[in-house]
Amino acid sequence: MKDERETREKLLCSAKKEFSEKGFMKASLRNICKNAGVTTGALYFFFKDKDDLFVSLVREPLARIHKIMSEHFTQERQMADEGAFLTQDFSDDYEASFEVIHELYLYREEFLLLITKAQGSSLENAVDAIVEISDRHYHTLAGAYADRFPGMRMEEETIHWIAHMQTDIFVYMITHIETEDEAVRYMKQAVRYMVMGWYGMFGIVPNLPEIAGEPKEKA
Amino acid sequence: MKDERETREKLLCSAKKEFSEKGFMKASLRNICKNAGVTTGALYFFFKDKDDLFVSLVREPLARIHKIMSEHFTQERQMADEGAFLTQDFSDDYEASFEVIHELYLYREEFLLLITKAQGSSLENAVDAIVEISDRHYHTLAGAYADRFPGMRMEEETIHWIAHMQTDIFVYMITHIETEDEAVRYMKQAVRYMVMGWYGMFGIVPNLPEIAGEPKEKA
Amino acid sequence: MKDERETREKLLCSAKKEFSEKGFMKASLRNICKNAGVTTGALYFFFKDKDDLFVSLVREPLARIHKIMSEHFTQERQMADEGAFLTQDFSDDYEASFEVIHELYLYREEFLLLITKAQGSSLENAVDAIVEISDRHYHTLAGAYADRFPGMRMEEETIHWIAHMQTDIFVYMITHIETEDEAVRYMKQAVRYMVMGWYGMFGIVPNLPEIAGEPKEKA
Amino acid sequence: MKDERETREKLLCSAKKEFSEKGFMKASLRNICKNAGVTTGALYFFFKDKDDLFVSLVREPLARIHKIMSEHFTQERQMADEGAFLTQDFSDDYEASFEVIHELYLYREEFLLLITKAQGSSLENAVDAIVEISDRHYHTLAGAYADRFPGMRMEEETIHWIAHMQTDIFVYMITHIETEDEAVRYMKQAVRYMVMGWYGMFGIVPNLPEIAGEPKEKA
DNA sequence: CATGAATGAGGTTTCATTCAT
DNA sequence: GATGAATGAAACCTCATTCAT
Repeated sequence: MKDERETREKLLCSAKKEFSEKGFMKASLRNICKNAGVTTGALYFFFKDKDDLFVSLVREPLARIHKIMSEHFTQERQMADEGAFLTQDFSDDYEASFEVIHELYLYREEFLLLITKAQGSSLENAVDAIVEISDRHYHTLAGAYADRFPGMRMEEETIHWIAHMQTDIFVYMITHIETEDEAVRYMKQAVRYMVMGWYGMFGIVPNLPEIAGEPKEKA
Repeated sequence: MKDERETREKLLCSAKKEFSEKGFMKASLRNICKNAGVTTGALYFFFKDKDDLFVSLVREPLARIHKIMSEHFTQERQMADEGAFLTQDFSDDYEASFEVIHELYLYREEFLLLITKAQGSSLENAVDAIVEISDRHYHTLAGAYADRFPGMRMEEETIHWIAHMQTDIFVYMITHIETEDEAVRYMKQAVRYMVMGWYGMFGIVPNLPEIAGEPKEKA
Repeated sequence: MKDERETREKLLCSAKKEFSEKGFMKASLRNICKNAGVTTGALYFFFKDKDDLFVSLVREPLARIHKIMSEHFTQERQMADEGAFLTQDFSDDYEASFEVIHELYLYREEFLLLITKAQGSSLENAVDAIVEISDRHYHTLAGAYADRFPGMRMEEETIHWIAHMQTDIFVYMITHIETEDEAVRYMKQAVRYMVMGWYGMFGIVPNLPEIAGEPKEKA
Repeated sequence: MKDERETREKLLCSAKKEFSEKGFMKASLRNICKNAGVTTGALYFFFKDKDDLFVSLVREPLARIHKIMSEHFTQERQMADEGAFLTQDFSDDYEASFEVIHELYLYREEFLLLITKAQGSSLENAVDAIVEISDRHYHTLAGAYADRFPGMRMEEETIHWIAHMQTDIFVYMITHIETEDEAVRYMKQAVRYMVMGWYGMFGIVPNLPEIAGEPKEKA
């Protein structure tokens, strides 16, 4: 039937609006149903509870980010295992960034929901979870670096901080920059900033090339 | 009387606990009163409403941060007006940072409340407000720099980003680092990181000295 | 379903009792629900709030009075426009009175609520509103009379007073007289009294006929 | 001490304002105390409870009305006992009316409180009590008339109605007419109206004289 | 005289959720 | 699939009043 899909869709749409305006906790299911032109019972046919409704809005986009991160990290670790450490132009990092950005702006509303309106839901710590994933990755990666370049041993806290800052940069981006184009420009600067800061912490002054890397065209 | 002070204090203490555990919105005034061994009416003798109770917990510490920032910013602008731009060792910045850190760790519980548990209260945007203050300050300051060093003209968005990142560094610190001592060490690194990143954005490589500046002893 | 209607009805019944006993303000919704054998939530399914519950009890009867008044007044003004002023036997006035009385006694409990128990509700001035409607009508009507009989020009305050007294007569009736039959007898006297008083104010002594007019039989 | 009196007076003043604005029930003692610049405890030194505070505002003026009525009624009954029934010009009635009016306008604010804002207090039926007093008086008086003029026997309900209407006339006056002067003019009309109506009920057409009677000058 | 802290019951309302139909 | 009545707990808050000081 067409109606099934329509009802569910209407509920999701109405929910997105309500959650965006009031946040998870203050959002009223009654309101959501009313604005969707549907009764409360209908909502509970499609969704287990308030949390499930919220999660349904952001689950898929969030999963895609996790997937991109996972792939990028796996690749980075493989390269480290193979002894290939720093590419000259950070092109891989740029590329992964642009991919993430593209995804984030494709579902910007949903990510804004997740980042700024999730308090009270089961996903209220989704951003922290991402930080933790980064954290673990950089921990592993830093181990590989340290084996090879003993001078670059990093403290746990520093790794954690890096993971945090990196995530914050994306959070800042999505909450403050409206369009993907501007976001890409911003990210180029931010990466430059971070890399410089990064090397600065080891007293190294890199030969930072002209900023390279353009986002790939997406379908 | 002793009882007066005690009741109010007990309420504040109980409230701090409840807000910390559940956040502003989910916190229950009934619970707070019960745990304080007091009736609901008593609470409303001392506090106007739930929001007032929450605000009473963080008002004073927050005001002190605002004061320190205000003084530091005023001084910075005066120096810029007098033509003194960069001190060789960033000692002023360090000093101000340490002062802020000291305050933050003196009332760490309260600031954690303010930063992570205020959603739904009138102070839910207190951190944003601080960003905005920084933003306006750096905007003014950047104008002074640009007049003197035309190459250092910054875009509005960059200024906003700097203000944000700087604030985020403190937020990260207070939420992740337990003691003032560790925080000071962290801040030294972070300032180094930021300064490097900062200059990197203009293609300048400063002669960063050994990290200097120790926090002044507080009474 | 049967239950739907029953619950709403039980609530209205219980509410009528509670409002009658305690008045709008002192009435307790908790009590109303308890006596209706229903939870508080159920009340709020059927009624927006306390005021809506009260208004729901008297809205319909009140509207019917307004309708009867409106029709009677319209007719009176039409007759005045056509030059027909005083019918010999006041039969129209009697008839309208009896119609109003019938309605008032059909829903006597509700009108008692409205007149004596509405303080604090949105209908606390319902009687004043009726006075005002009468007031405007007699103002218009008096203008027509004055055009025709210059000696009968009335002051604004007199008109206002007439409107008030007329309303008070009905208020007195419904609050003091138990049955419609007695009310009809009372009204015949009252109308006679008022008409006499009325003419007395202009120094006219009418040939008041034997009291005529009997209430029409209602279906 | 001066302060004693002042505090009590300030409380009464503040209470009058609050009761006038919100009515007895909605009035808040807290508010009254706050506006009087006094604490709750102080109020309870001077007044037993909320009701006592309200009653204290209107007790004295109300007592004076009761006294005037009582004296007038006593005199009327004495005259009836002595066989003197109708004075030619109703001058006694006029005189008593003007006396009452004078009193009512001397404490108009208090009477407005009593008439329109007393719901919920022990004086919420003060007007009804006055009606009842009138009622009993006219009942007695009517008995005397009926003994003498058998045609003028009145029904209980008619007497009750007369008592009511007479009271309503004063209620209307005080709630709608601003000054004593206007009230006196109004009362002359109203008495004429009532007397005419009154005789009309018995089929008598009196020789109503030119309206006589002027209020006595009060100190 | 007056303070002001504290009581404790009660108020209306909102909410996510369930379930018989 | 969807309705909508009903639950029941809990929410914040206000109030008149009391009493030790």
